[in-house]
Amino acid sequence: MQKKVIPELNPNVSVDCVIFGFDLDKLTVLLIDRGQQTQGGPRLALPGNLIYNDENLDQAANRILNELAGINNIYLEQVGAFGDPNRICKEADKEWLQSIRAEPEARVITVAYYSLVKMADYAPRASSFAKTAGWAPVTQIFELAFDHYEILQVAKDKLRQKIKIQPIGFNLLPEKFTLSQLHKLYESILEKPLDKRNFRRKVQKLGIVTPLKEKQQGVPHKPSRLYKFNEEKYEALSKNGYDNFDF
Amino acid sequence: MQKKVIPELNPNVSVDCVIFGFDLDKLTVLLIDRGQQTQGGPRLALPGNLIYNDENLDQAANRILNELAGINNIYLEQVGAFGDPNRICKEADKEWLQSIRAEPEARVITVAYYSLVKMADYAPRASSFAKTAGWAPVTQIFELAFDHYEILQVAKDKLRQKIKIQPIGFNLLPEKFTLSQLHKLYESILEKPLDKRNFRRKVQKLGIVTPLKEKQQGVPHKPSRLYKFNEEKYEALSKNGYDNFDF
DNA sequence: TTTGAAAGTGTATAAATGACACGAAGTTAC
DNA sequence: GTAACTTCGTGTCATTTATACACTTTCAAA
Repeated sequence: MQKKVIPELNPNVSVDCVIFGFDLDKLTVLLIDRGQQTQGGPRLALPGNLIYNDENLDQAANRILNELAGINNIYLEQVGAFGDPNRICKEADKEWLQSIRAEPEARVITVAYYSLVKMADYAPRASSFAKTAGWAPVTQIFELAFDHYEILQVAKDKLRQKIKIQPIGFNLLPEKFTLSQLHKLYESILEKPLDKRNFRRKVQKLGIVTPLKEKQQGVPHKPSRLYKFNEEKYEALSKNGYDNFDF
Repeated sequence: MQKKVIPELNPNVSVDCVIFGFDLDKLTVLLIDRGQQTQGGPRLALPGNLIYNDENLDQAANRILNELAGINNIYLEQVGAFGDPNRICKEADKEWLQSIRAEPEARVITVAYYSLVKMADYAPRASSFAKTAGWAPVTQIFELAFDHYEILQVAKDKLRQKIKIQPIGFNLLPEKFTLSQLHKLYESILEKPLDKRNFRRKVQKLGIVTPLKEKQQGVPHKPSRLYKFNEEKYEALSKNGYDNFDF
């Protein structure tokens, strides 16, 4: 006695995505603008929506990113599940749900994901209920819809943990980059200054970057050497992690 | 126009708990036995069940642990959300759900938690739909209900990550313990041998253990000195982590 | 009293970390 | 064209940390 399963939205489970980018100077995150609510309240939100009953969570995240920001098929890592019964408490959020959901009062648990992408590859386009989508520097975000601000903080923590175990940057930087840019990337994720010389030494010893013969052009100061990632070394370290610190 | 919210089970979201213990020799995990199904298939499962709509996820986990194993109010960390549409695929699992759920066919996303407890403090008692509850060595578990085996593996990974950043043992060992027991605990979590002398040196330099004047009794060999945890140092390291490796 | 079994201890080598300052190479403004 | 500005790029030393490794001690049991 099987029920026939018709693909349908699950009213109780959503997915939200924290997509990090890097503008060569600071860490940014992709947000959608849901427009002004009559109640006021935050306009900006993480891209996210309810899942369908026939898709798994990763698939849902990728579908939603596509629908809301035109981003396709990227690798996502889970941040965690957020299920406070009061996570939908702001009036502006309730008003907004009235306009987009069939069951706006339903209890919703959300599963958050994060990812790192090259900003240049994903000029986000508005669509669906996102009036616009765009990149905002993480340091300039102070409130978001629902519990999205909290989710962002947890995602930043996860990223900060990850950076200690795996190399980061391949998915955030253009193909050719300078060590200063990589340095700034690490500083903006870790939110603290790192010694320039020690940073360079470490990166080079790890062997994840290869110097090119080219140099930066059009900068009003000494041009920097360009590097690319050494994919084999980078991959190896991504898989195995920095295996330091085995207790 | 508020709907009145009557506390009710959410048919789409469950919580499962991976409770680790340590029998002074190997890592164990708390499982419930749901009894023989007519279809055969695994009898053992992680303690877990659907959540209520008026409780958050952590509360749900604690409630369920209490109901299924008589464990109260412990600190839990999230493993992640598991939402494959086919995670309920074994015939034995479907049969079991028929017997305990109002909507046995519903799509269920589960949020997994893990925790570390002193086995002696929680002689698990059977109750609710758990015929019995008990501790099983993690190395002797080869299949479980639903996707619980996969959840267990991910929980083990999380624990292995955690141990590199924070001290572990306070919640797993009795008040007085030997360094060999702590050593074995680390080896069973990391699943590899650690050099005895280096381990002892490191633990003692961290300052998380304090030697007692007492020694082990009734062992058929040289008795070991007993230690207790230095709570301040342990707490400090739990909060701040081993701040090594700031890139 | 011998045997077995785990406890407990030290050193030397190699590697990683962290702190620190200045000349070089370009552009821009005058 | 020269001075001023900005970022690039580099090395050393002291300290700490990691790793590899073997033998004596202490107790209970046979």
